[in-house]
Amino acid sequence: MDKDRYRQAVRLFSLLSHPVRLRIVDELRRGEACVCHLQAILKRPQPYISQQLRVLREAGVIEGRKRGLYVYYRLIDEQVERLLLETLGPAGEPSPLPLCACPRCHDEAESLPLPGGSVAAEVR
Amino acid sequence: MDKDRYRQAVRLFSLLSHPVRLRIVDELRRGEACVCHLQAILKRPQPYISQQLRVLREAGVIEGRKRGLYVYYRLIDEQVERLLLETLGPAGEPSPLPLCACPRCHDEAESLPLPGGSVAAEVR
DNA sequence: TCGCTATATGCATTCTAATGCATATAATAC
DNA sequence: GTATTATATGCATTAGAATGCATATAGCGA
Repeated sequence: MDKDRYRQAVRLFSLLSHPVRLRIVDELRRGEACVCHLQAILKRPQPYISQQLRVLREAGVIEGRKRGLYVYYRLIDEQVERLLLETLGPAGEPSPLPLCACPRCHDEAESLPLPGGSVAAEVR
Repeated sequence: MDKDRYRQAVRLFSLLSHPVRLRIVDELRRGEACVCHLQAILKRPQPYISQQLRVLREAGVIEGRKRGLYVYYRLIDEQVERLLLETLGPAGEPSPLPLCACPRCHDEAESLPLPGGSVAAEVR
């Protein structure tokens, strides 16, 4: 059906037509980020951030990876990435904020490659 | 200000996150079309179509050209064109509908190039 | 075990956009 | 002038998304 292409496009545009969600995906295309990080950047209450993350997660645009108490989200939709490139231009540098308390942001030791492969569950 | 880039993007995505508006711009990227044509394709009341056209017109995405009783709209925003290409793929053929009564659709004589350059006012 | 922290969920309320419809405007033909 | 047709506008109503907030869940450490 041709109608599905329209439906799909409308769904995508709707997701991105929201200021907070747009800023979230723009941040995530720069690299993984935990919820507290996004919270610090966007200066919104945590439940509010989590709700928008849920919308994006259920739409299959982002994915969360649990690591202890923290959940790290990342962008997994390549079409969204292209749409952001078209409208916002190339992705900027990831924003390291002192306001964020998570290990990744605080001590750079526990940084990216995650050495001792302990459990990392998907968020669903 | 960096915030303006976000605002601008949100505005664009909002315009396209509406099923009727999306179909209108998709139709218009295939070529000029009069209101009655869009009305025939989308099977919606004329005032409703005109309202959505106004939204798109005031956002600077489309432009209307008056020709007698009829108004022919066309897409003038290239970024929107690129976003449609990304999400919907290449533009299809213009849809000639027998349901539409305007001269352009009925008798092909009065077709595209518009010979005897009579007055054509912009719609604002 | 309990307490603390990060994140998630549920739900009520508030806004804004979508929709429907009556009517206005503009151009043509008579 | 009047009548007719295409399009536009204004406005009331409705629907759905956005927001706020109380509370639930999950993991860690003592």
